[in-house]
Amino acid sequence: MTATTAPAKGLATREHILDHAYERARVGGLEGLSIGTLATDVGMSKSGVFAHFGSREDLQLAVLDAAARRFMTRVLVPALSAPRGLPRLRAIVTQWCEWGREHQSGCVLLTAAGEYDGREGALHDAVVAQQAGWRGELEKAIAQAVAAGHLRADTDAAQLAFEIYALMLGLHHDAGLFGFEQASRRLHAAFERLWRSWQPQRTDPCPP
Amino acid sequence: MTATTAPAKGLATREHILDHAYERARVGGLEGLSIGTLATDVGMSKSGVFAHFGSREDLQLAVLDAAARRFMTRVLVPALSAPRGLPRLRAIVTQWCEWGREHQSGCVLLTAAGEYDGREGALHDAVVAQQAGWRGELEKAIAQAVAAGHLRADTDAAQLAFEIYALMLGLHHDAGLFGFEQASRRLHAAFERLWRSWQPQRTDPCPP
DNA sequence: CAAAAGAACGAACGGTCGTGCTATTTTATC
DNA sequence: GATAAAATAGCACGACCGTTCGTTCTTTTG
Repeated sequence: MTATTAPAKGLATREHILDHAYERARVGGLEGLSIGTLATDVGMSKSGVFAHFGSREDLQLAVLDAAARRFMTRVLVPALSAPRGLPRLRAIVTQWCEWGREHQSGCVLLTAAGEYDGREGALHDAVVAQQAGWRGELEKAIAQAVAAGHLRADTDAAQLAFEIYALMLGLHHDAGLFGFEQASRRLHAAFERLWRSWQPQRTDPCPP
Repeated sequence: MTATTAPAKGLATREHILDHAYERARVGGLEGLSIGTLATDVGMSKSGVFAHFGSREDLQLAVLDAAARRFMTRVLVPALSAPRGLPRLRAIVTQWCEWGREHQSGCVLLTAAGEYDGREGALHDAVVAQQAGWRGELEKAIAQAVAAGHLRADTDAAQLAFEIYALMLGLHHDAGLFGFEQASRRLHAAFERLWRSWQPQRTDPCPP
């Protein structure tokens, strides 16, 4: 009870269940998650799995949270080792694209956004919070790039974040339907154009 | 049997069922469609509804097809009255945006793309065909704008179509999560920048 | 070692699912 | 109006759903 060292052996299986649930949710979405099939996956009984979460909705929330943590660990954290400003922003995009490559079969966060955007409830709120949080991180990185003089001083951070996010949605969409490689090429071409149109000043034309 | 005039009274109810199914699918997706709840909606028995389609998958295919027809009627057809080239392309975007406003609670085509992009089967194939078809229409309109000299001669139609589509995905995403008006403003700002960066020649800088 | 706590099982519940059957009613044709 | 055909209802089925409950096995604690 004093929680001396690490008695929680059951927490490990909970994590193990979440691993399988995450993989299932990538393909079928959070709405497609079923405790029965999940129990078969991990080799447990339905009630055994159920006991770890208390309800299906809590399971879905746990999977969503796990997905968000994985995303941050895989995309944001590595990018933080790049210097502030445009390099870090580009690193974020690069890592994000890698995330997309590893999640061609479906991304839980994006699927969830589509599943709960029109509804209301705990899932909806969690999705909105997660998306707003990530958008905030994007805008922060953009603001730093503006402050460092890597982007035009009049840059609308929210606007640029929207456009970046839209391109990543395009990547995911096209990758799922027409193949990742083609989509990836289009994405990079679009970003090249995007960075150019937000760069601080035209250096090439008409030197006075 | 010779199909003289129009004996099919049952076709009308089939269309009536599809209307309700379409509305349901907007919120819950094609995967969330259930024959039981649909039957309650239209005030019929489950088996009565079922008989019109023969299987749930055929119902889903019918709804997908109905959605595609509505989209074309609502977006492409009105835009065809605009003159070829950039005006028509911009009309497409405008109508598409209106479509987005009317489908904030969810668009069947986009939801279906997310639901079946990783799987395989008749639904997947139908979604891919629908998406590829629409992308083709976009590229055709772009090619006409290039031919008319409204866009740069070296324009990659597929690339521009990708970027347009990505922005519309951004609109749908943000509209569902953060509200349509804000998303719409961001979309228009993005398009303004987009058209400018693809316009045929720089008219303003450094006249020789 | 004994006792308390935690983890997992197995069976069962009420529901809903899609899908077949067989009647019954409605519609169209002669 | 009689008759054939189409449309719909009613019922039942097996399967799966999330959830609850009581029991058993394992682990930790005193």
